[in-house]
Amino acid sequence: MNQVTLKIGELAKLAQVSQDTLRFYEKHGLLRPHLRSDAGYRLYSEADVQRVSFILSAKRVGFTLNEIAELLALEVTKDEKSCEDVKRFVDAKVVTVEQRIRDMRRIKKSLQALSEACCGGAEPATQCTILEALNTEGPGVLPHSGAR
Amino acid sequence: MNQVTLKIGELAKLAQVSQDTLRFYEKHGLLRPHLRSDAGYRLYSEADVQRVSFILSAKRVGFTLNEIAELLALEVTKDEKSCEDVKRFVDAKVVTVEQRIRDMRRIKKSLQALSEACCGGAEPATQCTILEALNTEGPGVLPHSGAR
DNA sequence: ATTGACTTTAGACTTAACTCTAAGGTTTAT
DNA sequence: ATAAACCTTAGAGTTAAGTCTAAAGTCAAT
Repeated sequence: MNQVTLKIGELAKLAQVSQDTLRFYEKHGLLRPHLRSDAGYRLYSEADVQRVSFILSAKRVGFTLNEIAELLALEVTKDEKSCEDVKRFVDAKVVTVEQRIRDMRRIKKSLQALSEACCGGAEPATQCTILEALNTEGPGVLPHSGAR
Repeated sequence: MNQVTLKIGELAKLAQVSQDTLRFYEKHGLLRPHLRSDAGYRLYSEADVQRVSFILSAKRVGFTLNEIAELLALEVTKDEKSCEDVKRFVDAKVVTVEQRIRDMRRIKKSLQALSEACCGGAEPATQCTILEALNTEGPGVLPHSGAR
């Protein structure tokens, strides 16, 4: 179990973000290297790599850095109360994520419909925009509940 | 088949966005009401409602307005060439969407793990942050391929 | 012992996506 | 016929999330 330590340039390369971005995340409390070298260089551990990975996944799917910071800050202590609080917060986020997965599926379907229905056959293609492709699938979804 | 027409305030309310946002989308070519009243009021149709709905779904899952504009601008004409182009572009987007769905699932899993594993049992909760919950699940995912 | 490739900070700048303000025209209800 | 509640434009301001610059310290190789 050797402790991996990466300097900022190495982590940046690994995660495919800029060094500035990593420092920016640090400034905003999302990522803190636990070690500094004698010269003051940031030294990142394996856990830090995980953390960056999580931040980037969450970002890709539309969470803001503030939301991500909240998620990362969550900790269940032995305290009953904190457990309840966390559960409530997290369960709400799960609902959000489920909504977004539905959004994704909807978009994926319409992309596929556009690609297949419009290009596939040589039929008189009347349905040739993404919205027309979409229309033939389920109805549009405007905020009925649980939107942000 | 009566043509629904909504004024900007009505559409804004329905879609739960501001009127400014709708005008902003128009200025950036994402949404154009096909009709104006004599006084110059924007009049939106059912198709416009669909369009807003699509824009908002796509935004929620992390597409930028530019990307969304590109998607909405896609049209397959009878031209073979346009078909090929569209297919290539769209298929790439489908890959992106699939990646994001995986991101979502990963995040959902870690949220659930946090909620259940940490709060559920009265065991000596050692795993009580989202990252620790995540660690017990699959490995982290850093950009190996197809990241943006 | 100095060159080149790293790292540090602070702070200015940029871009996307709104959001607000001002100054005015229109429609509806009384 | 006038007030309240809509709508119009142009343009300024805001927020999030970087991105860049400058001035300087550090490390590895020749």
